[in-house]
Amino acid sequence: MHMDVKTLCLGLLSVREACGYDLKKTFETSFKHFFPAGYGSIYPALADLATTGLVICREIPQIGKPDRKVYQITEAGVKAFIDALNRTEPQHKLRSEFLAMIYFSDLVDDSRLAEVLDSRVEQLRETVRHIERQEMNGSSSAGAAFVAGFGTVIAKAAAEYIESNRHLLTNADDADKDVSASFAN
Amino acid sequence: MHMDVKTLCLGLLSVREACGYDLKKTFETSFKHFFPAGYGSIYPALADLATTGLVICREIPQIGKPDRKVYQITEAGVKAFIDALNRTEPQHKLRSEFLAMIYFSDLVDDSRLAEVLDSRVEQLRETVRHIERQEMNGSSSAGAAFVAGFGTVIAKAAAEYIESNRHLLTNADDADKDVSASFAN
DNA sequence: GTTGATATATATCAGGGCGATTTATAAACC
DNA sequence: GGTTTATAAATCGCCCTGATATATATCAAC
Repeated sequence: MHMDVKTLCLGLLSVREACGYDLKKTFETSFKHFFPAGYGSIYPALADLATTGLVICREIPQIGKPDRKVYQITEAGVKAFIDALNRTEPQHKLRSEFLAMIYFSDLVDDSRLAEVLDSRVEQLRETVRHIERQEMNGSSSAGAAFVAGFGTVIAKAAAEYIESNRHLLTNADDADKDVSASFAN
Repeated sequence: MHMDVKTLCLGLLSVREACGYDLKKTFETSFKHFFPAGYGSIYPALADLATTGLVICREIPQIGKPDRKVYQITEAGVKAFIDALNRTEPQHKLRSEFLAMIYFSDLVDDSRLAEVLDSRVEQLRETVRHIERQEMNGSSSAGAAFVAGFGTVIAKAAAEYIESNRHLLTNADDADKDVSASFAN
């Protein structure tokens, strides 16, 4: 068993019915920082859930827009979701090109390295803002609040670590700068 | 451009020549906590690097064991790797079934939830031990040390957050336990 | 002394996910 | 008037993951 995109769609549909587009927005607002998913995962997942009878699909024609395919969870779907929650050994996977690049940072020149570090810190700050904005809109469950708190704590810790330790990465070339800086005082 | 498994293999081969099996071990010891990779990624990556001339392959016959295919980086390979380091906007992606499950924790019973949280905390502690064990064997570059430090700091922060906030997730059913506990005193 | 586990080494395959792109239309903005 | 943003669906190639297969050798346990 896996907690894959299919299972998470099922979980969201257990809260309320939705179309693929709606689910994508929910992934963006609520899951972005720990479980991102795109249309390329969501639409096939919904099609699959429909063929296995865990959800049913109503096509609602609209004027000027594509038909809305509203997916509604079935009893079997609810059971399958509860089952997944109880039978899955949940994974937690990080795949960081950022850290991989830092690992080889002695082959990267300092200006470029500074850009990458600045950019990463800014992304982390943006993640914190994103979560806090989202939490302000209240009415989140205990689980949602826990996950949001986790996100902010980790993002802040990561940003702080980078800022506190980035000086360890600057190459010998920068010794010049430090020297001239101390002369300037 | 991506910092994918192929690029990381190239990076490791820029340090020293190796066969696929060796690279897998390096991924296990050094990259496990931020960029895991299996044989299913590594062997195809090496085959691809060889066909594009970024590495060359020598087949070394061995007695009683399969032939060792030792891959050696070429000049073009070194250039391609430096290029990748300088041209890639590095990503940093988390995919946490664990947090997804917590998000829906109101549908999980408390004993099961406790198991999942305990298990996650233990995994984080193990990650810290793994990194520290690895760092004890000294002689790591500035980049490697930075990445190791990052790993331990984040893992510790995550474990601490979980321990400090898990009480927020226990369902109302547990009120019984608390009450009986206070009566027992 | 044979069984079972671990290590060495390569390789493939199904299933899944990622990112980019396509197709339409309408509203809002500049 | 032209561009961007929003609504809505869907596909496609590439990559990755995890499992499995194939051999052989050693080493500990029973």
